[in-house]
Amino acid sequence: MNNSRLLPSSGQPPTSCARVDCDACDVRALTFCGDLGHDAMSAVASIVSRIEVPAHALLAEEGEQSPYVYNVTAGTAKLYKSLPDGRTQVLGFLLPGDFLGLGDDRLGGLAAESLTRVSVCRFRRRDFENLQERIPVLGRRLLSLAQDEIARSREQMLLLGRKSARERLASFLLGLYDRLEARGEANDPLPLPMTRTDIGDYLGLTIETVSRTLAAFKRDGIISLDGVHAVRLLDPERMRSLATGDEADRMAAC
Amino acid sequence: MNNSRLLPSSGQPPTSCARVDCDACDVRALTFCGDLGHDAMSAVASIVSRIEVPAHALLAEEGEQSPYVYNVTAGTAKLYKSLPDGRTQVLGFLLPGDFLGLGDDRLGGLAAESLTRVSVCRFRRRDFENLQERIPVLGRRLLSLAQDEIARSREQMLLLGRKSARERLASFLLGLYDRLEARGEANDPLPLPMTRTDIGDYLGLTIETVSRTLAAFKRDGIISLDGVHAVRLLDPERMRSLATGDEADRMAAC
DNA sequence: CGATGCCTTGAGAGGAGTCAAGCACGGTGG
DNA sequence: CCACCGTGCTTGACTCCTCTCAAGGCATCG
Repeated sequence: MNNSRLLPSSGQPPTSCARVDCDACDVRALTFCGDLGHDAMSAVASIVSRIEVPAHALLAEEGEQSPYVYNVTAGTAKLYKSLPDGRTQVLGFLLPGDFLGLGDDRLGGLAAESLTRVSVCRFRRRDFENLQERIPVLGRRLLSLAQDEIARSREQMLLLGRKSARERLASFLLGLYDRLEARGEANDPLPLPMTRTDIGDYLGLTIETVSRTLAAFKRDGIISLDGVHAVRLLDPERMRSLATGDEADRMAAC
Repeated sequence: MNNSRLLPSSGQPPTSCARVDCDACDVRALTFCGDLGHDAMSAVASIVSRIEVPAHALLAEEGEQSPYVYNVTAGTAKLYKSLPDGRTQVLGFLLPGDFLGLGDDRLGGLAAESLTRVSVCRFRRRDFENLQERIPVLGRRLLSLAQDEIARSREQMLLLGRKSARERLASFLLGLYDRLEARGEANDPLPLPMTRTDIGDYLGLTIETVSRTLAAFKRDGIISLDGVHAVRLLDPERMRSLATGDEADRMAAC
């Protein structure tokens, strides 16, 4: 991580995204306002700026409250939180369409770092909040997004509290697979832009356990590795039952 | 758990909470509309009914979408989620003021069970959603509550992914202590209405580890037990550093 | 080609899980 | 009033999954 700071003012002058230009923005930028209608969209477009972020840049730091809110339009980033002694927990990976910084004026803000080159739409927090008041439907959309996030967090708590290493890895791979599928992005050779360390920190495991477990999946013929940063799920359904512990590891032990 | 079903229609006829009566409801019922103003409050009051729930009753079941939304006004309940083989993760304990069921028309709904006698304000989900549209400030309040929940979930993910058993227990006790403090409820002999199993399922530990760790805390003079369902934190600050791993267990090992 | 960073693999240790008694409390019924 | 359960909590002995420590492989990059 070169940790080139990105915030609050990037080296690159933000490319303004003019109102009429809105459709020129990557369409995914607007999934969160999707069918909100033309007025809402142009209002959103009027306060947004587009920014390109290099890989391994800090988008937000722990304990800091950023004056901006971001919506990722391309690339991948990680959200994380650490203990004083350095142990860290990755809270999630941001994919195109995801927001960053929405409610993070909360207890102990978190850090975010780009894993790849990332494109974001940036809003000044104040502007964005004003907009919510003027466009009620936008507020409702955000509430719905927040509830999705809560549902995902709960799933992850179940994983972290109760699943074995195999189940965690299987859940992780499938979750990524499904999220990319839902966004219409390529997932057949499943891209893994994050490092083994990131995966371990996301799943509450060590890097060695991640590596060993992936090796075991490969031995068992459940996945094949395309280099280090791409996996092929050879049997998604099998993987799905591994993830929930249904057909426990008995079969895998063979 | 006698699992007396509570939903969708309780045995007890819901006590209607008339508009003018709103102040008669337990004040905490209204913390979520707090300073929303008189109009909003009476609108809320007009669609609410008050219900008393016995201990160990199911308020919601996994995989079911309840037509109601609840706000707890007295007592404690647990929210949880299970794997097919029975392993369960407690996602949180609901205290007075907390909502139940807000976004739970989401992926794999969760179960909720009262731990003590509980009083709730019940809303029909549809009514509640209509209200949000009519009273924008209510929607904003809910968004803010959802963001609090997300922040708490993240803290819990860090706990589940990265903390030791001692740190988990310390975090749990302190978290409860602080939440009760914030609500102005008694927390000196800290009440623990949940069983050891519930605590274990919340912290991703077994019942034996919970028991042993509490015993160790007692030996170390960090807590004293008032029976099984009440604890006294003898040194909250010491506990606080235990919870984050600051002054690691080195001291405790002495 | 050495240096660096990331990943893999092995050997051994340890923290929490599992299995199994035993204890304490509260309820029930003779 | 007390013997008898049932349930939940504690404690001990042992196991095992994952972590820790350490070495080695394999790219990329100056």
